[in-house]
Amino acid sequence: VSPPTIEDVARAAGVGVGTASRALSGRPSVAGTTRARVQAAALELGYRPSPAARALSRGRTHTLEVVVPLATRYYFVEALRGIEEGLAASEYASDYALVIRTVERAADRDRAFDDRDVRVRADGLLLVSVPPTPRLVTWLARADVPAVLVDAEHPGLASVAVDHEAAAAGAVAHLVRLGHRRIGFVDRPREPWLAVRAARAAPSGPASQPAARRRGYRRARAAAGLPAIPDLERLTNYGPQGGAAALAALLRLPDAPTAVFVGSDAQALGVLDAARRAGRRVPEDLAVVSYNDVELARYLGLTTVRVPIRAMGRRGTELLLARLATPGAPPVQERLPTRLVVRLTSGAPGRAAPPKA
Amino acid sequence: VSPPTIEDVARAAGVGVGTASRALSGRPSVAGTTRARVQAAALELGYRPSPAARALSRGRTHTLEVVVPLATRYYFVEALRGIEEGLAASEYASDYALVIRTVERAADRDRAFDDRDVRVRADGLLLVSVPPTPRLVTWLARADVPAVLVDAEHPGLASVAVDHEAAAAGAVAHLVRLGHRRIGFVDRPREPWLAVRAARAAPSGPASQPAARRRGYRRARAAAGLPAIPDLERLTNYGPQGGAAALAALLRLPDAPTAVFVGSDAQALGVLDAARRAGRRVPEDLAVVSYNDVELARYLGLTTVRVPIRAMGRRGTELLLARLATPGAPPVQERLPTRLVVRLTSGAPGRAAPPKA
DNA sequence: TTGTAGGCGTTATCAG
DNA sequence: CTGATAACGCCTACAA
Repeated sequence: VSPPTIEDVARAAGVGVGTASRALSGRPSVAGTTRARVQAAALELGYRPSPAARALSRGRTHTLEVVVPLATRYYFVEALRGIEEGLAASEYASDYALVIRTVERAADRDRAFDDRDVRVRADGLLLVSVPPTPRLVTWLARADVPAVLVDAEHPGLASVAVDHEAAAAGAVAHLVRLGHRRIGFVDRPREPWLAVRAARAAPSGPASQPAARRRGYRRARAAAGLPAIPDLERLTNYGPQGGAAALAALLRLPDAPTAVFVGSDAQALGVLDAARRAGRRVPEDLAVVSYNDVELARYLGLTTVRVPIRAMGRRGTELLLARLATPGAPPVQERLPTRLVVRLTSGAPGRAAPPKA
Repeated sequence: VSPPTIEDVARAAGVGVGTASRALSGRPSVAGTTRARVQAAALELGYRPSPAARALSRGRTHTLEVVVPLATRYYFVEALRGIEEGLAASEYASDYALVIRTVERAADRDRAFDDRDVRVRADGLLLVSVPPTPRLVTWLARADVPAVLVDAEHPGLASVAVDHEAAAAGAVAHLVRLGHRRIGFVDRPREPWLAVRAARAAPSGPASQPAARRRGYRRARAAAGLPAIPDLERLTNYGPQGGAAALAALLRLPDAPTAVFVGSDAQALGVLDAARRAGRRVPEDLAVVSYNDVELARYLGLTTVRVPIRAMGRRGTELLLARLATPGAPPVQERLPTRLVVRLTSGAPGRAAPPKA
C-alpha cells in the first residue's frame, strides 16, 4: 500500500533504476522506446517522485521562501501577486514552490531567522518590507541562500526598493504648492515586528516606512521654510480608528492644520470620517493626501502616493531567479519610481467631478 | 565550506551520530551532560539540520499546503489569517511551514493536482474555496494526504463551509420585507479556475458561490410569490466595473428594479457608483445588499452578508491538525453561520445616521 | 546511556 | 545507451 518508488517503476518497465530516473527526468541519453516504456509504467503505477528524496539528492529544493508582514493587508497581497507574476513570467524554470512565512510580532521574526528553526530549506529568499537588522544580515551571510529584499535596502544585499522619503516629501510639497502652511502628519509607529529586542538599536537602524515618511515630511517643510512643529506629527495605530483619533487630536490644536499627510490609505479612511464628523469639508476645509494607493483609494477620491509594491515583488522575483541561475552574479540594487496620484481630497485645481468607476 | 552535518557535530562533541541526533531532537534517553556538550558543539559549528534529509528519513515534511484562488483578494488574505491563527493556537505542534499555491486559471488548478507536478509533498492539504471536481476527489483519495475543504463541501471529505444559498436567500428576503418586489441580482460568472476542461461538467457539479447565491435568490423570490425574471439576473465581471455595467443594464429595463442583491462587495462598489451617476439615490431610489462584508463595507454603509471566512480558515486548520494527530479519525463536516449586517444601503427602518468609524 | 549500521527515494558516477 | 552502486543527511532499531 505504500506509494510506488522509482524502483517499482524500473522493475515494471524492465529497466534499471538509473535508466528509469533518466527517462523520467527528461535526460537526453535514453532510447525513445525505453523512455516510452518507463513513462507508461510510471503512469500505470501512479508514480509520484518524492520531493524530499529529490531535494536530498539534488541539493536543491526548488522552493522559494517569502517572508512578509501580514499586517498591511493589501500591500501584502499585492506583493505576493507580483511575486507570482515574476515566477510565471520568468524565462527560467518557474515552477518553484512558494513557502510563505508571515511575521507579525518580533518573536516571529526572530524565529524566522533562528538557525534551530528547521523548515523547508529554500533555494532562495524574498524578504518583503522586512528591513534587515544586523542580526538578519549576519544570518543571511551564514546561510548563504540567495536573498532579495523587496521594499527594503541594505548595503551589499540585492534589493528592489522605493524612496519613501522622497515620495513623502513630494506629497507634502504638493500640499505646499496648493497654498497650505499648517500641514499635519499622521502615521503609525514603528511596526511591532521591527521591534528590536534589546535597546541597542542602531541610531540609524533599519529604515522603517514611517520613519522615512517623517523624514520626507520634515524635509518638505524645511524646503518650504516651515519650522518643525512636533504637535503636528501624530503617530497612531494602523487602521481607520487610529487615523480618526489622530485627526481629532489635530483639530483640537489652537492652530488646527488645513491639510494632512497620512502615511497609509487605511488611516486616511479614518481621517476622512473624523473630518466629516467634525463638520470639516474635504478638501475645502481640510486637504488630505495619503500613501500606498490601495484599490479603494480611487473610489474615495483619495489623493495618494502610488507605491508600486506589486511591481517590486515581481522585479524582486526576477532578480532572485536570475541570481539562482547565475550564482556568481553580484547583488543588484534597484529603485522603482513612485507617483503622486492626484484625486479629490487634496483639492487640486481643475478637478471637481466625483470619482469615476 | 559545505555546511556542517550532524556527523561534524557528533565528532566535535566526541559522540556518535546516533547520540547527537537524539540529543538535538530532544529525545529523553540522553545524559544531561552529553546533551549539553552536543548542543554546544552544534551551536559552535552553526549546525542546521537538513529539512530534506529529515523529511526523507521521517517520512513527514512538517509542511501544510494551502490551495487558494487569489482572485478574491480580501477573502484570500482573511482565510490565510485564519489559517495562521489556527496554526498558532493549536494544541499540537504548530510550527508547520505553509506552502501556498494560488490557482487563478483552470490550468493552475490542473497543474496543482497533477501527479507529475512535484513540489513539496505536504503532510496535509487545505483547499480554500476550491470546490472539488471529480478529478480532484480521486486525486485526493490516491494521494492519501489528509485534506480539509474550507468554504467548500463534498461527501466524504472533511470540510468547514457556509450555506451560501441560505445566506443569499436571507439577504433577498430582507429586501422583500422592506417592501421591494422588483429585485435585481448581480453576480460574477463561474470562476475561471473552476472551468471544466471538457464540456462534460456534471449538471449538479461542484457548487460555485455564484451558483449557490443565485439559487438562494430564486428561492427567496419564490417564497415571496415572485416569478423568475431572467432579465433581472446579471452575471458580469468581478470587480466594480462589472457591477457598474450590470446596474446600468438593469436601470435600462422598462421595469427597472428598486433593489439589487449583489454577490460581492467589490461589485457593489460599482453598483453604488453607477447608481449615483444615474441620479438614483441609495437607498431611497435603490436599495443595495451585497455579500462578504469586507473591511471597507462598513465605511460605505453597505448592507451585506457577513461570511466568516477567517473563522473558516482557522477552524479548517484545527480540523486538519487534529486529523494529522489522529490518523484514524473520520472526516468531520462543519458549517458556520452567516449573518446579514444591516447598514445604510438597504434602507432599513430606523437607520439614518452616516456610518461610524 | 551510547555507538553502529541499515534504510528513506533519488540522482550521479562509472563501468559495461 | 544502460545497469549497478555510491552518495545525499538524518533517524531509528539493534546491540553493546
